[in-house]
Amino acid sequence: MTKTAKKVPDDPKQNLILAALPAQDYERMLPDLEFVTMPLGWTMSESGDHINYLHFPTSGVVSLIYDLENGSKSEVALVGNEGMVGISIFMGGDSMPSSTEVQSAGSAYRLSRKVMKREFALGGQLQHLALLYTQALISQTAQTAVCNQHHSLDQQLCRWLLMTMDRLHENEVVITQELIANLLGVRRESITEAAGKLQKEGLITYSRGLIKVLDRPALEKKVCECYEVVTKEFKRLLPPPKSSKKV
Amino acid sequence: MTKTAKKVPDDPKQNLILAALPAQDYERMLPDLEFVTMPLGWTMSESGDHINYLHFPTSGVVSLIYDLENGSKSEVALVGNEGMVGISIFMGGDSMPSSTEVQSAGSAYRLSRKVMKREFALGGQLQHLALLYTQALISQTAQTAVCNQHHSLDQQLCRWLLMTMDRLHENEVVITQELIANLLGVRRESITEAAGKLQKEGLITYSRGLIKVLDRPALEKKVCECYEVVTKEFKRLLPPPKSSKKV
DNA sequence: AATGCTCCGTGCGCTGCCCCACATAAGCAA
DNA sequence: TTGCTTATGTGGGGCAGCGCACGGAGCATT
Repeated sequence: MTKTAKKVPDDPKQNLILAALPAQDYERMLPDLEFVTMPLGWTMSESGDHINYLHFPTSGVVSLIYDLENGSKSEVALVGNEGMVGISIFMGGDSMPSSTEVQSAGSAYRLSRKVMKREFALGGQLQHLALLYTQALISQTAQTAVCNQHHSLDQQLCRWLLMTMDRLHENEVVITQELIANLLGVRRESITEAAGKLQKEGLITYSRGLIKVLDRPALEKKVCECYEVVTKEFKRLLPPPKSSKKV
Repeated sequence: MTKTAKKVPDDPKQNLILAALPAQDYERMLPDLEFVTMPLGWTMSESGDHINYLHFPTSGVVSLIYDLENGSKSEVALVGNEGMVGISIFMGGDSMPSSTEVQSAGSAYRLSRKVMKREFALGGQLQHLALLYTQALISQTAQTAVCNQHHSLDQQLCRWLLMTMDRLHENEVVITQELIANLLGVRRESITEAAGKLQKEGLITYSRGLIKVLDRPALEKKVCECYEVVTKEFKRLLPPPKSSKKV
């Protein structure tokens, strides 16, 4: 399902939640879906912000981040075209203590709070998919919590790379070691060291903010179980569409 | 102080979610609410188990735990009478990768999956409260993830004690250092050391599996921000009933 | 009062990541 | 070319928590 990069507005159905909707629901929502681009580095929302839109990414990667008073922070989940950003809209809280940052540029379709609440209240497939996705997101967050505590930075980096590549549908990502360090909640030098090992082993190359994965199977061997647990849970809850997937 | 298992059922409204329901909804659900005791150490569900009941605790504390292949594990959230156990029932996944253990004995009312789905589908206040609680649970999990990574074990222990006391509504808890170590994902000796400090400072005493909090305000000074962030988020999303609670 | 079990205390070397300080390198602009 | 900026490499000292080993203290049963 690797698509070439595009500058024209994406098909809404590149978002897997939208793609999984029954035709009737989809058609009804279509006029309310507004296309937006998500530039690199955009802070979509900060801790406590009142959210006005639910975003369905069609491309790119968004990070859910928790900030601490001492300035350190950690990414607790990644969202790509498999999910949505702004779940507090239908969960009812309207805001969350997390912030949301575009970590890899892309685009999305957004739905206003009003419309989303209306659609959610219908109790149809959208509600069902939204809740399933939310459950998967909880699993991702919890697994991240355990991984942060028990697995080496080397393995965490592998996990992050694989999860990011899965959502970008590419084998490279534009990001500096400094930024990865922020997301994983460690020092930049630690990432330098961990990434250096991977490069030495020939699994990746990187230079000035561009990381390429050369040997994905080897990465999958090196990564901790957390990657597979989360991946499987997403597939269980939100099975990918029939369109011949070669995962 | 071990509570003996009750033969006389608690008032269902000791659970704050049930207490917050409109009279009409509550009355309708009442015949379907089944009282159960939750003995210390009961594994209510293990990773991947198909869940058949949603539990509304009226007392006691339940831990949501993620296990790793290497045998280590971490608690990602605590549930007391403010919440519920088994959210995957209404979220739609029917199971989760986490296990659920009774960490402090108590009791609960349970609702079968069938009934809960029926009630949830009505789209009323129960649905609303369930989703708000779930959002709060997400915040608790995510904050735990960050805390695990960035705060000292001393502070994490304070957080755990305070969160547990809040849910027990007491100032003591029956648990060995060994078990706390498991929940926080560290060695038993590390807990011995951290708890020893707190005891030396006169904040707690402990002996053979009974921990008493002597100076709660001092604990609240020592704890990291994570405690307050989560507490505030719970109060924002699910404000406690009128009976004045201390900040 | 002796045994046995659970729970807690302590010491020691080890490692992964931290903090701090600089040293190179790759791109860009003039 | 020079110079500026951003990105990456390296090295030294420090510390929290790990793994291991064992010592000792409370409590129940006999």
